[in-house]
Amino acid sequence: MANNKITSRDVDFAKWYTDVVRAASLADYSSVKGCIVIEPNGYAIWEKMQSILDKEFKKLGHVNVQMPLLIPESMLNKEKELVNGFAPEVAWVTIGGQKELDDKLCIRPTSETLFCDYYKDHVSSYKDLPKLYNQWCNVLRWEKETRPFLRSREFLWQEGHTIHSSKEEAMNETNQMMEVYYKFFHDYLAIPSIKGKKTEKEKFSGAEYTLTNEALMYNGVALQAATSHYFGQKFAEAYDVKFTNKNNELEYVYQTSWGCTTRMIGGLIMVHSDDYGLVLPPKIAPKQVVIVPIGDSEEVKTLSNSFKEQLLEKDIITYIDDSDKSPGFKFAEAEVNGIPVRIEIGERDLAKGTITIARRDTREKIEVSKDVDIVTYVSELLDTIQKDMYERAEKRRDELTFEAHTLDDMKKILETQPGFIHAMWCGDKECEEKIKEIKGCKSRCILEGAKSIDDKCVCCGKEAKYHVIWGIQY
RNA sequence: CGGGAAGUAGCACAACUUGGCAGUGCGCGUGGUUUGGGACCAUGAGGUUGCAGGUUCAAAUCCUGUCUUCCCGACCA
Repeated sequence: MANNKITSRDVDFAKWYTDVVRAASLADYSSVKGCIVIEPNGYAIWEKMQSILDKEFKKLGHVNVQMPLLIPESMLNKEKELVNGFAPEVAWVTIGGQKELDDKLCIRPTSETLFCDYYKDHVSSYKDLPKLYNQWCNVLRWEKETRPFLRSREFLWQEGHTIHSSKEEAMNETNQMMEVYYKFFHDYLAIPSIKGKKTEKEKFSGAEYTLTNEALMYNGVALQAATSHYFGQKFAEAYDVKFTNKNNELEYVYQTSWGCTTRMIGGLIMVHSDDYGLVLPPKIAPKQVVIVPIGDSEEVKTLSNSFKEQLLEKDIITYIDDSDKSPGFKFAEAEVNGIPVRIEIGERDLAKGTITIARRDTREKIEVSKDVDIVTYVSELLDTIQKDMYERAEKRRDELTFEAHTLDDMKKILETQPGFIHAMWCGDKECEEKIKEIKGCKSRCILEGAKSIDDKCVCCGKEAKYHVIWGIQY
C-alpha cells in the first residue's frame, strides 16, 4: 500500500483533498501566510489550462495585455459598489515599512478600474470599439481562511475586460464567454457544470448581472468555477469612458468582464480524484502516458523507446520512467500523479508476446499484443478515459441533485447529504437569507428557461418567479 | 474574526507528565545486489526543538508572549 498514505475520501474529505495536493506535488505551503507555492506538477496543469483557453479567447478576437499590479486609492474609489464589495480584502502598500503615500496604493484584487482608466483615453469613436482585452496575472485578496487552490490570498487567473458600442453586443459577449467556460469544463476538464445567472445577492459587486458555471464536487459541495459579468454602463460612468456613436452623439461604453482561476485545479481534484491520488482527464494531463520498463533487456529497451517515439510523434505526451526505483514504486507514483495511461513492458509478458496497459481512472490492467498499433490503441483509450470520466462525474452530480418543495425538504436533504437542490423562489432577499440559515445554503444560480417544478416559493409559499439551484459552496 | 488542535532533520513522529548527551522510521548521499504493486545489505550526511523573553547550575521539557499551519463556523473566487 501507499507509502505516502492518503486519507480516505469517504473518511475525511478535507484531509483527503490536501493529502492529494501534497502527494501529487501540486502545491506546498509557503512561509508567506495564506500563499502557496505552485509546484511543477501543479503549474503544468495551469499552463495546459492557459494554453487551451488562450487559444479559444484569441479565436474570438481577444488580445492579451498586462496592467499594473498597483491601484491608487483615488482610482479605486470611483466605483462605489466595487469598493464596498472588496474593501475588507484589499491589501495596502506601505513604503519602507511604515510610510503611507498621499495617494495610497493597493495591490489589485481585480483590475476593472485599471482597464477603465486605460480605456477612457483610448476610445473616442465607435470605430475604436469593441476592445477585447484579456490579462493573465496574479491578484491579491486578504482571505481569512485559505486552502491550496480553493482559496489563497494570492492566486493566478485570467481576467477578460471588454468594452462595446452597444448593449446587445456586450450582453452577447457576456453570454459567449460563459459558453466558452462551459465548453472548457465539459470538453477538457470532464466536469459537468451548470450554467445560470447569479441572484442580486450573489452577483459580482458592481455588475448588472453575473453569469456563472457551477460545478458539484464529489462530496456534494458546490464550486463556483468561472463567471462572466455584464456591467452595462456603470463603470463607464464612474470612469468616464465615452465614445462618439454613429449618430454623432457622446455615449458611455458597454462593458463586460469574465474570469477563471487556479481554483479550477482544486475543482479537478475534488471531482475526479480518488484514494490512490490524483486522477486527471487525458486532455488536461500534462503527461498522458508513462512507460515503465521492467528489467533491462535489449528487447524491453527497444520496445519502450519505439513506443515513446511513435506516441510523441502523434502529440501524445509520453515519457519513460527509467529511474532505478522498483516497478511497484513506479506504478504507485504514476498513479498518485494521475498519469492517465501506463504501459508496462517486461520480459515476462514479452515471452508471451504481450505488454500490459493500465488505465488510471479505473485502475484496470489490460494485456495486449506487443505488436499492437500503439498509437491507435492509446489514443482510443485516452478518448475512452476522457469520456468515461465525464460520465462518472455526471452520474455523481445527478445522484447528488435533489428537489425541494418546502424548507423542511431542504433541511432534510442538507442534513444527510449536501448537493444541488432544485427549488422555486419568489425573488425576495429575505427568503434567500432564511434559506442560508440552513447550513449556509446559498443560491448557486437561477436556471433560465428551466421548467417549473412548483408554482410557489420554497420558503414563503408566495408565487414563485425563479427556478433556482441551491447548495453549500466552497 | 470566533471555537478546537498542532509546531522537534526534507516528511511522519518519539522524548515533555517527573528539566540532565535530541532519537526512531521514511526520504537523501556513496558502494553493491536487485527489478511484474511503494526492494535489500553496508555505510554516511543531515538539528538555533517555530520565534522572543523568563525561571533554573541546567530548558525540546516549566512560565509568558508571539508567529504559523490544520480542522469546524461566520465572510469571500
